[in-house]
Amino acid sequence: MKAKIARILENTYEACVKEGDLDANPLPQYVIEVPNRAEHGHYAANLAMALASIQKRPPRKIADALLSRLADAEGIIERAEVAGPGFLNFWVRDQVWRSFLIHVVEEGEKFSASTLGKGNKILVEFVSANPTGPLHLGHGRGAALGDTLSRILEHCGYELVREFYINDAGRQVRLLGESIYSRWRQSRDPEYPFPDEGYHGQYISELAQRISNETDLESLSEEEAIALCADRGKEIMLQEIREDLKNFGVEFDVWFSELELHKSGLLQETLRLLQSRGYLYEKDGALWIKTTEFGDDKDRVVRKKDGEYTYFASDISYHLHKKRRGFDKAINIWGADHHGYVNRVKAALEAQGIDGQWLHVLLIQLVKLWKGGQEIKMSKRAGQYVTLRELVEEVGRDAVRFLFLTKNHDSPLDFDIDMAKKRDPNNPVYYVQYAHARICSIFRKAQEESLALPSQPQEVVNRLELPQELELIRIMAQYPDLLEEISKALEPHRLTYYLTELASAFHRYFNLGTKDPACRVVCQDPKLTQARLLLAQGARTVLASGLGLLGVGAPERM
RNA sequence: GCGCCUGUAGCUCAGCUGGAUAGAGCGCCGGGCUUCGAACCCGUAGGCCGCAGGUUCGAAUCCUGCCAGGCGCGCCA
Repeated sequence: MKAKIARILENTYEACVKEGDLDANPLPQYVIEVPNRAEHGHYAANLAMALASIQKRPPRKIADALLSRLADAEGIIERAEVAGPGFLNFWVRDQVWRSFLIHVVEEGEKFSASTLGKGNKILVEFVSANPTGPLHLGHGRGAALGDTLSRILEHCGYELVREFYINDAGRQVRLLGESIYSRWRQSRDPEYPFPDEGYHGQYISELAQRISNETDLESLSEEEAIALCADRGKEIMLQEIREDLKNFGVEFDVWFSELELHKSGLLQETLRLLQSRGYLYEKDGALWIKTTEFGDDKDRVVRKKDGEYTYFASDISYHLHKKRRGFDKAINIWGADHHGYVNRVKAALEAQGIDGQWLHVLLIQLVKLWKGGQEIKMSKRAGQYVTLRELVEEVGRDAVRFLFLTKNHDSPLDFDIDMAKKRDPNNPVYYVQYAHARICSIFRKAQEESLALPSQPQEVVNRLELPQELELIRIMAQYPDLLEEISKALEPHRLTYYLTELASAFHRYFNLGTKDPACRVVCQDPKLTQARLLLAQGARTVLASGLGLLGVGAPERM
């Protein structure tokens, strides 16, 4: 709907220029918004204010000029006015809203599909947890964010790939093997040392148990046994990670192995490329990359004195590979503790002639867990933390996914388990789901009375006249615009707020019927009932679509 | 010390990317079910948008400097 208003404004501007009311200049950046206050119209535009400095005239004068030549070819505007410092406020005709509702019902969930991303390929890399331990809450937040963002981008027409980068090459996998092996040895020799930086946690002992059941570790040398523990441990953990994510509603298109990067020779090739561009040099026996030439604080080591490549070297190569795969944009979702990394990866990309803007890194801040009014402290080193699996088992997938998206990713998130488990208004996920279930209940009631959606909606839709009914349609009309804005700003949390608002408008409308039976959806008048069923169906469509994009269920009963 | 993030109602957070009288949920206080689901609705109270400057028609939003909190500053991954 915003696009329609924009077209009117553009045509109006051209008309004003043509008639000599305004000087010929390119259209400036301006905003069309849904005002907070109803008396400011259905839509408001700040075009006249944006033009003021260019045209060197007061904004209200410009607004008056625009208004006098309003180019509303389709005839959708009921009323327009100049207000405040120079806003153009628009009221759209009721008939237009009613037609929009029919459009929603006829198209179903695809009514909000967009061509914004047509022909654009995006890679979203998220979670990317080391296969050395179970997923924790931070991974869960990243999973919810990455998956919902992916779903929204796909909905807006982008060609999208979800990718999980597996850090299976470095020392940490070796350490996993040593930790498992040590626990196995300790089961018969309690004095056997545990590695200094080893992985703690119950799961290590469980892995030791499982692997020693599969294989006769006694028959292997220590070195062979550790290698086997590392290999199997990694495999099993990866399998668990996949399962956890699947249960969380998240599936990846590509599982990209760091080890493959080494094996395929891609890593060496990347370094040769950098070498030929003159960005590598030797110092103190190590190989360095000149990231300082691209804004990094200091140069970074890519190959250590001992000949091993750094994690950073893999990452440079990995991101170059992403670029080569033809993506127009890469989005990475990282924990905030990796923020120091952003500049150096971008610097390395620029060293290879790639614009750093190509890579978008979303940093997610910490998740704190609260229970019984107390923070549950987590320590990865001590192996004490709540896993994603435990949280999902305790509070349910829907609540976890929804609540992880009620805050901007760069703001820390306090997750209150007691609140999340409540099936009451403290919990916004049930508030939204309840609206959906309520609508389903209305349709069950209608069916009992042999009433259904009209076959000729045009003939009854004019019966929607209550302000609350038209308001509900207007909120539905914001949905496609919102999804496009989310796609541009990469801010999926806005969807949860929108759905809460939509649910609220529906509950408000529904409650009219508790005071006045004439306001019920299923009422005495069959035509009016049909019209209201259209409205309910539209609201249900948007709620189901939005919940679907969040990866949250849209229940018919609760 | 340097870098990134955060600071908005008692609490947890939004604030459409610079717009009009700053919003929501919870909590407090008060009201609403005899037929579509009360897991709901309606109302009251509650604000130096961390502080101080600056930019302009206009700032919670942009810039500078402080203050407070979180995270990060390895030839670890």
